[in-house]
Amino acid sequence: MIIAEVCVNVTANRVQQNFTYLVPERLKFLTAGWRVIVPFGARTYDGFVMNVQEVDDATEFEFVLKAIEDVIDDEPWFTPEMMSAARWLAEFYLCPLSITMGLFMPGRRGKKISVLFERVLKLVKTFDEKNFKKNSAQLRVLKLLAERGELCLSGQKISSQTVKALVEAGYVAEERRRITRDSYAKIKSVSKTFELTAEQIAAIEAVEKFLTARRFQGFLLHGVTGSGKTQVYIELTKIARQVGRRVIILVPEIALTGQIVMNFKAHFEDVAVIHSRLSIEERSDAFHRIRNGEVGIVIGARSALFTPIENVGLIVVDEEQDSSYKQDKNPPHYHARVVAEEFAKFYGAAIIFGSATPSVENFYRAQCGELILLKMPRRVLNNPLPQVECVDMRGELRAGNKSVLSRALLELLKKTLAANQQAIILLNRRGWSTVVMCRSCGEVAKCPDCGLPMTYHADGKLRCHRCEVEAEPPTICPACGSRHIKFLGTGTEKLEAALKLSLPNAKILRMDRDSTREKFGHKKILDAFAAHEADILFGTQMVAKGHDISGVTAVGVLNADATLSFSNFRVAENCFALITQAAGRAGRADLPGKVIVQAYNVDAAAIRCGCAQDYEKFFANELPQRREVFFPPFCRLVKLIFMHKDETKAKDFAKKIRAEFRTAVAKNSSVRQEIFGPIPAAVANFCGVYRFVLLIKSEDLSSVRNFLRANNLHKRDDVYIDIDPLTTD
DNA sequence: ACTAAAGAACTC
DNA sequence: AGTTCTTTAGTG
Repeated sequence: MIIAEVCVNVTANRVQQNFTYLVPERLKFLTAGWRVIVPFGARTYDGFVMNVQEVDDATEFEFVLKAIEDVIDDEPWFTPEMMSAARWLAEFYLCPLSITMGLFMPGRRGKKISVLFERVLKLVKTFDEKNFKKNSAQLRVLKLLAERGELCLSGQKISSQTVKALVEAGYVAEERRRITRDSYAKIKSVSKTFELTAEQIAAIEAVEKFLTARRFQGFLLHGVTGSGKTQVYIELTKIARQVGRRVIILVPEIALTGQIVMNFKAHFEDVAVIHSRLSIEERSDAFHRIRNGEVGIVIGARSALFTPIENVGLIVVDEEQDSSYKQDKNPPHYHARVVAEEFAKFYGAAIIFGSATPSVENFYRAQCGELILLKMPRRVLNNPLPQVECVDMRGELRAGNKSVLSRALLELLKKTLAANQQAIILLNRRGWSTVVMCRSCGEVAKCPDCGLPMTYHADGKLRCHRCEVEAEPPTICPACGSRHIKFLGTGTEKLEAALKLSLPNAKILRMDRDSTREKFGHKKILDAFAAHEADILFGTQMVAKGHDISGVTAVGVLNADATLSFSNFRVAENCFALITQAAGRAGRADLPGKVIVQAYNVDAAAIRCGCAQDYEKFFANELPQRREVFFPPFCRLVKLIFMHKDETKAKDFAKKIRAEFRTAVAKNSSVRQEIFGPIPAAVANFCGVYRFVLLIKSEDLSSVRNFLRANNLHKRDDVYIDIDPLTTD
């Protein structure tokens, strides 16, 4: 008899093993990779066949085998590569295989997704016009066919009788052809070809060797803003395609796919776009094209890693420092940077991490020789880097300027508008006021669910930016009854009002999460700005990312040091990166750029180095500090959050695990391993559930993983495991 | 002594 | 996850 190992698609941490099913006679064609329907307990689920084998009829099992009920698709869904990748992910991130297998499907549930067809007519026999004098409709179709070779029926106003008659008379053949839904199909290509710089050529040659040798190697492409990194990706993609291999291009955010797709479509036809905001149907069609080998280049956000692509020769991780590569919301909490590298090893592919402001982790690895460092310190066409000035906002206050705009920035904006050039202003907080506070007792309006201070919006509502909870702003303080409620801090909406007041004639465009809600909202705003329909584009960090608009000569960064007050070991790195990325939007074409950075703490290293746009100086300053406090890149982090309605239960269990770790792991280890906590999580109480954090720092991730597994922490629903977390609370 | 609620075990 | 069996807490 034939039996199958099936990974049942129940998303529960406790179910971490596969189940054995009988393969009925009518499904004996089943192989590993098929999606099936199986009975499981009292219900039926979708499941994934991981293995099929023939066993002796007399083989006995400890349980009564049930039979697989049906198949979902008409071919195996998972390739062997997808299955081994899913196995690796489940092992690395300690989560059920069903969840990592789910990454490789267009939707969470395994189900058949509708397929669209079109009816296409082809001319198969020559015709004589004289024979169709009475049948003008038929003649019209034949003439169209003679002209175009083939004809798609939809929208052509051709009756089915006409078609039927022509087919029966043997003039025309009809076929069904699958249509691909692709909202990026209409994107126009833009080709900006410059002569390659010496540095670009050097970078391309360095990677090319490994592409042709089909050997794994990691590269860090450290190129300043405007140094032409995309062109390097394109040239290397050409080489990879020439040697018959496929390419994956990752960008950190969905909104950045459009820009890079435009660039690539100028050189390549066989591009597919994958990200989570595509409809399931569209993603399914992209999967189909990739599976069929119609696609040589997959571009997209982190989920673009999880397609049926084969024979990959090059993976690009653009803006590799970006924290959006980390999946934070639902498990597996993977980091696309880590996963991409593992996949590259598997394929014997080259992987390029590209950035103007590399992650400290990867720059350190480049210093150690683990990654090959490729430097592009100059902009294309010898364009100069923008000139950056830092303004101390304490000085502005002393001089009596209470506006959010410093005098220097206002001056720069006026000059820019007078010269009919464009400006970008970055303020990384959306909404109107960032804090609503009682002036009598200091009470701050906080989210009832998670405790984060709520933001006041121009529509008169308080909103929590973490969980989207809405509330009415208080008129009297709920704590002390005072009427002195103040709206403090500046968000993009208040900035909008300030700009309208100071520059009444300027045409301005706001870009933040609120103004980009609709599909392609991003693109609409950027397109309008690129067409110079507005003078000033202002908003949250999305204004600083990835676009290339030649009319921009001025950039302002407001509250540049706002994030530095957070207690996160990465704040300096993120602050430096944001300033540098924002500054890099200025002066990308032939006009020179000017940048004003506004801050209170102007002496912070991240601000000084950011204004100097000096990455290596920043890195040289940051690295010893990381070594001192034993943080990445000197260790790996694992964050555990213990959740329970009972505060002491959560805390006590965490303490027990801490003690266990210290006796079982830290003491017997030859490398440095430490555990801290329990401390209340950043969201200390979410909807009535208390949350405590244990933080593990280790030079040996696999021993930590073994420890977690030995204690069955991965099978619990009240423990959240995060390998390589972004934050430590 | 009885019932409701929380926990644990199980699913091929 | 959803279901069922087992243990514990709560009640008068």
